[in-house]
Amino acid sequence: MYDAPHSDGTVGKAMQVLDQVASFERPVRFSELLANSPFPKPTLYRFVQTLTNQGMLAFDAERQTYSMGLRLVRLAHAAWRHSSLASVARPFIEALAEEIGEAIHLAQIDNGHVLFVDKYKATDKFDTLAQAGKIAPGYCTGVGKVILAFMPERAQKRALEEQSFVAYTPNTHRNQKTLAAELLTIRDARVAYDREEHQLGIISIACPILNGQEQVVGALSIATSTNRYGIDELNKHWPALRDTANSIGAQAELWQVPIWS
Amino acid sequence: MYDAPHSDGTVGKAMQVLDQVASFERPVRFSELLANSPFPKPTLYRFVQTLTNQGMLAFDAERQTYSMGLRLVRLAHAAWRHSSLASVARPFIEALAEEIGEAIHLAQIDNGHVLFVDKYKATDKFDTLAQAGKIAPGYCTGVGKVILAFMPERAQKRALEEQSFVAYTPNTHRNQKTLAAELLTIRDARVAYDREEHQLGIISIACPILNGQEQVVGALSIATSTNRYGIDELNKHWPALRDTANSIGAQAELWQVPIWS
DNA sequence: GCGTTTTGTTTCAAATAATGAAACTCGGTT
DNA sequence: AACCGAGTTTCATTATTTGAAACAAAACGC
Repeated sequence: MYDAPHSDGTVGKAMQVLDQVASFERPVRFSELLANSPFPKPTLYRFVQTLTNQGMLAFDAERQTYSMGLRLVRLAHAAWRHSSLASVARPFIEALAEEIGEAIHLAQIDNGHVLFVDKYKATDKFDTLAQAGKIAPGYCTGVGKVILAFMPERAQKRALEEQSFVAYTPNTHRNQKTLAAELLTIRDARVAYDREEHQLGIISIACPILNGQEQVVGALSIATSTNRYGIDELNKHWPALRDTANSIGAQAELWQVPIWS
Repeated sequence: MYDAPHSDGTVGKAMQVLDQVASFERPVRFSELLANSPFPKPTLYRFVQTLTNQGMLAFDAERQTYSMGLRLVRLAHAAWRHSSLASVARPFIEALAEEIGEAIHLAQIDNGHVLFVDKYKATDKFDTLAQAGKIAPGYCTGVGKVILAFMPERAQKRALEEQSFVAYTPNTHRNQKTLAAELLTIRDARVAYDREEHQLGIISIACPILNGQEQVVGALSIATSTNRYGIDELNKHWPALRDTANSIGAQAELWQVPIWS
């Protein structure tokens, strides 16, 4: 679930604890953490103490619970501005969304996960931290599949092994084989579709964002509900989506966007 | 600058490095970090390596620079949702902003810094990560001063010592003495004003957000430009601002209840 | 109330991981 | 070909982390 057994010394272990707290998605007691922790009690205890001192976790003394600390918000602000495509992509996304009137998602890859870094809905406008930072599976989303399709072979292989293949809907890929086959098609067509694979009623079309060396730096998608559109109608927006993705890629080149990992 | 309260072992040092990278506000080379680092070369080198492995930093191999990693965005998502006032406050802020038509800021305190956790502008609507996570000085902003004024004495004293008293404008407080005097007034009046103390042309009115035990949990402000309004006009919105702040405080009290396990 | 269990905290010797002076590699420069 | 600076590795020393066990403090049962 919260992976990172990449034994990186004490710091790595502490980060693992951070992930664990995040994975609960709610304030959590020490004993709950302990129950699913690889660490013995005093060790976990000290990690949690240290992280709380550091503002990476927050402790609610009244309820005796830990949650994620505000220092992360401060640090993420910098991450979002300087390592994410979002700041570069915003004007392009805005223009596209106004033209099309559907929700636009911008995603990047973070250690095998698809990380949504921005979202624009013509009605809500940008709705960032509520959406940005969300993670989604790679194997059953438009942005996820298109990023996987364009990943360098070695990274793709590793990422494929990490996919869980939970069957969210009848359309969800259930194993590496069928997914890998689709990825080839996607790479060829330079476009991916999510046909209600993650959530029934939701479909999307996604294009890769590539830099000058044909490396994926992210993906852009238009999502809609099957009530309003089918894949065919969505497909009409493909040229606009592709052009926007290309513009973002070109712009990212000039800026300093770190590549994949 | 990036302060180290009291060495929290290896993890604390690593977090210090994270802060240092963030403080550059741009991709940074190893040697630049080394130049302002308390750590010897190999030690810093390993920290940076570990943090990069962990996705807390991102390394751009081409430019040989480090920036903040995307893992932080993922983690901050959880922080924002579960430890910040923002999720509770959103509906209230939205209503207030629509009524008033000026920018509303929501701030919390993070280890002596004023941390903006949300911002709503009637024209842009929510504009989160671009603004959330920003830090501002406490001594020269409306939200900052009102939070300082309501802090418990001990914490206030420590926070006051940490203020830098940079003179951003002619109106900026230049030392603890004048600031401390104003804080008393603010505490009494339950409202603070920023009279172009941080930026010329920008003024604001701020109210504390208090919980049931009269502890500050944050602050809410209306900001505007001197082109449009003076302090007097801003003051007309005071009742609405105060009521909204109180509602948020009351709601924050009830919240944090783990939602049916 | 009074034992009992659960949960959170501290101790301390042993095990481990972090440390940093020095040495090395690799580009680029003179 | 010697030099320089940035980045990387080595390795003996040192300091930190580790976790079994013991302890404290609530929460529970009766």
